[in-house]
Amino acid sequence: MFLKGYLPYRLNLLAELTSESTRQIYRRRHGLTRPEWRVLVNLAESPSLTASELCALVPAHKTKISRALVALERRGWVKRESDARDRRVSHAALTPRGRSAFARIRPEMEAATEAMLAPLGAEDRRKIDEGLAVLERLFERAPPATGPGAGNRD
Amino acid sequence: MFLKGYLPYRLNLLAELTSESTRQIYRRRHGLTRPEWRVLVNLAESPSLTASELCALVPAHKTKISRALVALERRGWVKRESDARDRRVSHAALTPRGRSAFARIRPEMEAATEAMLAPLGAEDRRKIDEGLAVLERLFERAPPATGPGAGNRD
DNA sequence: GGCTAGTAGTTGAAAGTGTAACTATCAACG
DNA sequence: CGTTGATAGTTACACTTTCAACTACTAGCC
Repeated sequence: MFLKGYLPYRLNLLAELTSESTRQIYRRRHGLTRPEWRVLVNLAESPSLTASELCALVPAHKTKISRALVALERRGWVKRESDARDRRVSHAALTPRGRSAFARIRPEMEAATEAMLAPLGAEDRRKIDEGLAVLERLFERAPPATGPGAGNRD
Repeated sequence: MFLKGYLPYRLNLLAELTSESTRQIYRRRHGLTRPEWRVLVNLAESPSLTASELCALVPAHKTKISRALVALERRGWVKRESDARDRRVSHAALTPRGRSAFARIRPEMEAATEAMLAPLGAEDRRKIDEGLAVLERLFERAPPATGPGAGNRD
C-alpha cells in the first residue's frame, strides 16, 4: 500500500489520533477552537504579544490569529491595547480571567496527553522524540518558504 | 515553553510542514481536495470499494467520503454501481481515466516527498520511522474509540 | 406480513479555514 | 509636506469540514 509508508500521511494520521482526546478538552469542555487555544497558551507565556508575534509563535496565518483574538477578547480573556508609537500594532495580553482559565485548562490537557502516552516506557518515548527531532531539524535548516500558513506576507 | 514539547502540537506542526509541498500538487496542480486524493489512492489499490470500506481505509468520516466520491464521479474518474444483494451499498471503482490520472499524480507526489527528505541520511530516516512506528503501535493496541472522524457510527 | 431496530449513504446548516482584498498607518525620499 | 511603497491587522467571500438529521434499505422477530 502506497499511503501506508508515506510520511506526510503517517504524520497527519498520528497528529489526528494524538490530538483527539485533547481536542475534546479545549473544544467541547471549554468551547475554544485550536487557534484560540494556541493563542491562549502563547499569551500565557508572555506579558503581551502583537498579532504578528503570535503569527510567528503559534504558528498560524494572520487571519486565524485575528479571529482568535477577537473571540478571546469577546470572552473577556484577552485585552488589547494599541501601541503608542505605532498605531497599526496592538498588544494583546491575558486578563486575570484569561489567566485563570488557562490555569484551569492546562492541567487537563497535560493529563490527557500523559494518559495517552501512559503505556509507553522511557525507551519508546525517547524514540518518538528522536524521530520528531530529526524532522524538526530538517525544517529548521530548510526554512519553510512559506510555513503552514505561518507567514504574515501577503 | 509549554507547547514546544507537547506531542500533539509537534505532530500537527510537522504534519503541516511535510504536507505543504505535496498539497500543492494534488490541490493546485490537479484540483483535488485531500479526501479526494486519499480516496483516489485507495481505489487505485483495490478493484472496488464501498463508501464504508473507504471510511475505514482513508480514514475519514462518511460525509467526507461521500462528497469525495461525488466529486470524483463528476470528474469521470470514478464509477459507482449499486450492489445487487444489498441496495444500500454501492461499489466504487476507478475508471480508466481515473487510473491514468492516478498514474500521473502519484510519481509527482513521491518525487516531492523524496525531495523534501533528500537532506536526510539512512540513519535519520530510520529514526523517523522508528519513532512513528512506536506511536502507530500505540494506537493499534488502544484502538481509537472513535478514530479521527474515522467512524461510520452515528 | 408488519413492526422495530439497525446500517449505508446523502443532504443541509453551521462552524471554521484560506485567499484575496481592503483600511489604516508608518517610513523614506523627493 | 506629499507621494510611494511597505507593514499591521481586519473584513469579505468561497470553500471545506463538522454535526445532525434524513432517506432508503435490510434483518430479526412476532
